[in-house]
Parts: sequence; structure tokens; C-alpha cells
Amino acid sequence: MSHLGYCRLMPFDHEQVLRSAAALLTRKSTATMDEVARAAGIGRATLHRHFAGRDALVGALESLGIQEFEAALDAAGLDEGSAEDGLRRLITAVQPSAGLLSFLVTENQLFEGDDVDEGWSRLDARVAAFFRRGQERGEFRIDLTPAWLTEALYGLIGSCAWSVQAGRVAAQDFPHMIVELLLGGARRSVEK
Amino acid sequence: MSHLGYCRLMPFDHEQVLRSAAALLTRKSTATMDEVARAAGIGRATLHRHFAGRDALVGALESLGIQEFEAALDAAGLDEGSAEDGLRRLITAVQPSAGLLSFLVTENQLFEGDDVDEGWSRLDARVAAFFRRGQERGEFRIDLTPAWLTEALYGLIGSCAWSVQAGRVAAQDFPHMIVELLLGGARRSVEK
DNA sequence: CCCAGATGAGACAAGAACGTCTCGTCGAGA
DNA sequence: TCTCGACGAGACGTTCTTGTCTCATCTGGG
Repeated sequence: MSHLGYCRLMPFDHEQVLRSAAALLTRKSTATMDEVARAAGIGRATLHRHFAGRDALVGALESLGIQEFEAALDAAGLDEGSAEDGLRRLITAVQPSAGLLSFLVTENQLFEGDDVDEGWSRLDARVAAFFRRGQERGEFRIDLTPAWLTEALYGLIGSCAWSVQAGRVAAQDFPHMIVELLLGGARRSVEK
Repeated sequence: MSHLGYCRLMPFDHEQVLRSAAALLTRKSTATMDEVARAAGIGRATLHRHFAGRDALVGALESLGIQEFEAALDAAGLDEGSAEDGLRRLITAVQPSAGLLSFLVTENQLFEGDDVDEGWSRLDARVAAFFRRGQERGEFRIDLTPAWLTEALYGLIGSCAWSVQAGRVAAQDFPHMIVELLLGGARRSVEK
């Protein structure tokens, strides 16, 4: 081949491996490199050929999660229309990545990353800014800080992803459950 | 000494060790037995004398968490007064255990316990039943299932505990942030 | 048909953590 | 004062994981 280092069919799907790794690590954060490899249907040696060690693997997962979350933020068009609709679009867009994100969120709670932190803080800022704009526009209450709403969003995404995986919530209800709880709360429309 | 196996001053505070272990494992779930011992201010040998291995340690944490959560459920008096007040009392009562509980919740997502599962499913049932009663009394909306509200509660407790620890939320606001978000949601009182 | 590149399987050593053990020390009670 | 019990420190062997290596196999391209 002349250009593009690799152009074979697909003996190794870089992203597919990361997908299955995320799916496994979400459930078992202490999974072995061998388990990750088996879950991806490849050999442990091959896994090491593409990711130099466990750190590199979680680093790649980190990058993938950041990229996907950022793409979801872009695709949601948070500034178009009402904040409520924007949030709804965001959650719908983020649903495919929910498992990966919940893994990364719990992982980062300790992992004092270096440049990774930079990526997350930027995304955190975008989400917090969205909630702040919603407050300024009078759509969101002001007694709940943007930072807390951001963390709560992450927590609910993780909880709902887990509930879906456990069969306690239907996958199609994912956006509804999160948006309705996060925006409307559990209290029944207190008359009016 | 005549009765009560041990009645020394307190060269070893069983519960205090579990406390510090929970605090450490909440932040670093892969912490070493040695790290756990050091964090508790005891030697690794002593730790092994009281907890036969890591499994026994997390088992004890599991029991402690179940016990504390159950005590919080009892103390909250969920059936007295409005469901909203009951939830408020529950969250206030559970705040001291929030760190431990969030650790156990994420831990149990894989740990297919044996008798441990029994304890958690019983507590889950109590919480879900509380939300169901709230629905039947017309206080909670019915489009959010009790199972989801239960999981969401756990998620918000974990998120808020983490936010407090990270300094993004004041500890005194813990109950308010959770209750207001869980019950009222972020949407501003949609006029009336 | 032959060759290059990538894979899977397995062997190998290094390191980490675990669980157990012994030993010296210290404090409380007899 | 003496003794018993528990602790801290540390050594030791075992197990598990990791990272690297080699080798046989397979596939696609020349």
C-alpha cells in the first residue's frame, strides 16, 4: 500500500475494542487485561500491541468518552430553542455513550489526570454554562447551582444507564426518565 | 475480665476502622490492604487479625452500610406526615452515611452477593414502597416508576456526596440540594 | 506461488498484593 | 512485679497481573 499506514479490511477494529472494553469495565472496573481482550474477542498480545498497558487503554477510553460527550454537546444545539428542549436533545444524544461516561465519571473521582482533567473541566464548564443560561433566562431555578445541576446530571445518567442495564428501566424511556426527573422532579404538579 | 470477650479501653475501634476504610475506599476503590490499615492508623497485621482478607472487610462495610441505611429509614419515619417531609428526614438521616453508601452502590453493581443482596433488595423494597405510597397518595407523579426514583435517589446521594467532598457543594446544603432536585426538579415553577 | 504483515497462543520474568507467620514491645490486671 | 493479651513491624511464600517475547498460523497482495 502506498499511503495510509493501514488499509486492511478490519482484522482489528480499534473502536470496537474500546467499546467492549468500556462495556466490561463499566461493570467490572478491576477487569484484567486478559478479560478485556477476551471480551473484545482478541488475544491479550494483540491488545498490548495497540494499547501499551492498562493506563494507555483507560486513557484511550477517556479520550473516546470526551470526544463522544463533546460531540453530543455539539449535536444537541443547547442554545437553540428552550433550555428544556436543549437538555432533552443532549440526553438523547448522549444515551449511546451513557455506559462509557458513567464509567469515566466514577473513574475520574480519584484519577487526578493531567491533560485529561483539562478535557473534562472544559466539558463541565459547557454543561454548567448551559444550566446558568437556563437560569438567566428564567427557565431554571436559581437555588440549585449550575455545578450541582451538572453533577446531578452525570449522576442521573449513570443511574439510568445502570437501571437500563439491570432491566429496571426500558431503554426507550432513558431520555424521559432523566429529563422529567431532572427538570420536573418527582413532585406531582402541585396543583397550580 | 469476666464477661464480654473484650472490654479494654480501645486499642482497636472496630467501627472507626470501618469508617476510615469506607472513606478511603470511596475515593480509591482499589486501595491496598496496607493503605487501608495505614489510613486507619493501625498495622496491616492487625487489620488482618480482625478482617480475614479483603472480602471480609468489604463484607463488613456492606453490613455496616446496610445497618446504617436501615437505621436511617427507621429514624426517618417515612410514613409520618407528608411524603415530602419523610424524604427530607430520610436524606438528612442518611447524610453521614452518604460516602459509605455511594461506595457500596457502585460496588454492588457487579458484586453478585449472596446474603448481601438480600439485605439490599429489602432496603430497595422499602424505598420503592415509600415512593409508591407517595404516588398513591397523589404526592408523586406516576410516570416515574418507584424503581427509577429509588435508583435516582441513590445516584443523587452519591453525586452530592462527591460534590460535597470536592467542595462544589456545601455540606449544609446536602439535604436541600437532593430533596429539591429530586422532588421539585430544576424547572422553575412554571408560573402557575 | 510466494512473501509481508498481523494475529493468537503460549512461555517467561518482574512486580504487586495477599495471607500467614514470628518477634519484640507495651499496657492492664492479678 | 509478673503475666497475659494485643499490637506494630517485618519477613516469607504464594498467587495474580502485567509486560515482553517467541513462534506458528492465516490472509491479502505482488
